[in-house]
Amino acid sequence: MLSSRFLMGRHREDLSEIELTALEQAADSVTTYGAREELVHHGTEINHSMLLVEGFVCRYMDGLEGDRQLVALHVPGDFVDLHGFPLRRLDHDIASLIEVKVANYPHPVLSKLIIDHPNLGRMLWFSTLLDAAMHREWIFRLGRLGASGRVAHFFAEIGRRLQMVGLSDGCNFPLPLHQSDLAEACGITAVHANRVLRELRERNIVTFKGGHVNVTDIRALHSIAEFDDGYLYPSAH
Amino acid sequence: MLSSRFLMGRHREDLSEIELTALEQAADSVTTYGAREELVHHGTEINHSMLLVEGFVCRYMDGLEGDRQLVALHVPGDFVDLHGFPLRRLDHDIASLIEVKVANYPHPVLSKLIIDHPNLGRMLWFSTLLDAAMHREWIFRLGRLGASGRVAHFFAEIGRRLQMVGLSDGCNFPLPLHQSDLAEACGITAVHANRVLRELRERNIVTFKGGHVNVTDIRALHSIAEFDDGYLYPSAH
DNA sequence: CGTATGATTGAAGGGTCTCAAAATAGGTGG
DNA sequence: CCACCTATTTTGAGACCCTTCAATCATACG
Repeated sequence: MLSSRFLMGRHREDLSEIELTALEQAADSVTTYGAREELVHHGTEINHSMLLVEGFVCRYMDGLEGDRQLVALHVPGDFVDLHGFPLRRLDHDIASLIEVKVANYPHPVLSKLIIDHPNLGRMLWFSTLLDAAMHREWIFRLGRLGASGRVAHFFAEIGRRLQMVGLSDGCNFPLPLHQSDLAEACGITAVHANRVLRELRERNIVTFKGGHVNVTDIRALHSIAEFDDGYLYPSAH
Repeated sequence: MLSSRFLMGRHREDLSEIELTALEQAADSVTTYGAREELVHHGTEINHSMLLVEGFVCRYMDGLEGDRQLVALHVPGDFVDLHGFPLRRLDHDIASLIEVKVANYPHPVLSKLIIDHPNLGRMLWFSTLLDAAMHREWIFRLGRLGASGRVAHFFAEIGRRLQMVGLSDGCNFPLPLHQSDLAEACGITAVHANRVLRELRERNIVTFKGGHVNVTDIRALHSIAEFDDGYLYPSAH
């Protein structure tokens, strides 16, 4: 099922069988993209939105001197550009990190879906606000944490999110990024990201190698990241 | 009219007279808060959302050591916690900066409003995504710009937003913040914010004194801020 | 086996922070 | 209207974190 991970661990249970079926059937096609492909270019009008079924996708903005800032990272079950439905065009770019599979939801179909199923409409809205909540936490991370806190927080968040969709235990998970990507997510240089990773490794907190994260001391990780998963709005609390 | 500034300059023209009237009548009361009052505490379940009619409001998150990070600043015409409608509880705090007037929209009324007026519903959704777009730009600002760029960008954004709701020409506007608040918005210390303000003043770019911003060289301001207003989704482009 | 890409390390410089003090502004009571 | 008190702004000096630039090492791939 294409949408089986949508809102998994995030109040998916608030959706009825009828609504889940309607959502599943609203996808008109599935597309596969290769690694490091641009899925959406900023400014372009879009007429469909994509649900990530498999793989990892990131959103980013470019500065004047070729410097790049990641503003979001998406895991399976996330809509990557549902905000493009009300916004019509995006203010940033979207690209795949590895080979990905996405389900396409035409905007006219979404319009009808929302009118026919108001509660589903509100949950779609809710899912875009989860992105906003993560944006806020990223603002906090960049504004208040040092380099190691930022990296630790990033790992903690992705681990928890993968756990919510059943793809990790929260400590062991794939993360197909280069160190330079991690740096672009954390607002630091690639060189310093490397030094931070060494520090975290030597303190036996977390290792990141070959696109795979292994958390060995999650208490310490959460502590230096000042991490609390409340902003992810998990179902249980 | 309470909602006369809602989406002003941001495709408000996509709303019909009927929809505008319905929105205006959905407010069940108006509340006045004093300066520096907490309007919403994170974690609390909320059952209404507030449209800012007059004054300035900020949203923020607190770190472990009493350090605070602003994640949003609101001007008249903004819903300050419409995201609380789908989210039910907030992940951050909201407080007034000066005396403010807000219009209250009970969530049950919003539910009905959206079912009766799907297009209005989509514009309400749209307005929460504008916040998300600003969040992303703040991430970029914190991740990629130095201290003076961050401060310049903050001034540029608020000026442009006040201009869109008819409260400024973009160069001259009230901004009731202390330098320490500005610092908390830009992820720097209050001491350094002071030095940055001196630098911007001495370069004849912008002055900030007594809660008032005066931009003297908007080209230079936008340049060092790498500012482009596209992410604010203005009506005209 | 050679080449390209990414990871790792070193050294030096710069931007921002911390700590501390002084100056200014705003508000209050005499 | 002045004197006082408090909050805020301003300035200085030193330390630290991170960046920059450069080189070396490891790894994957043709």
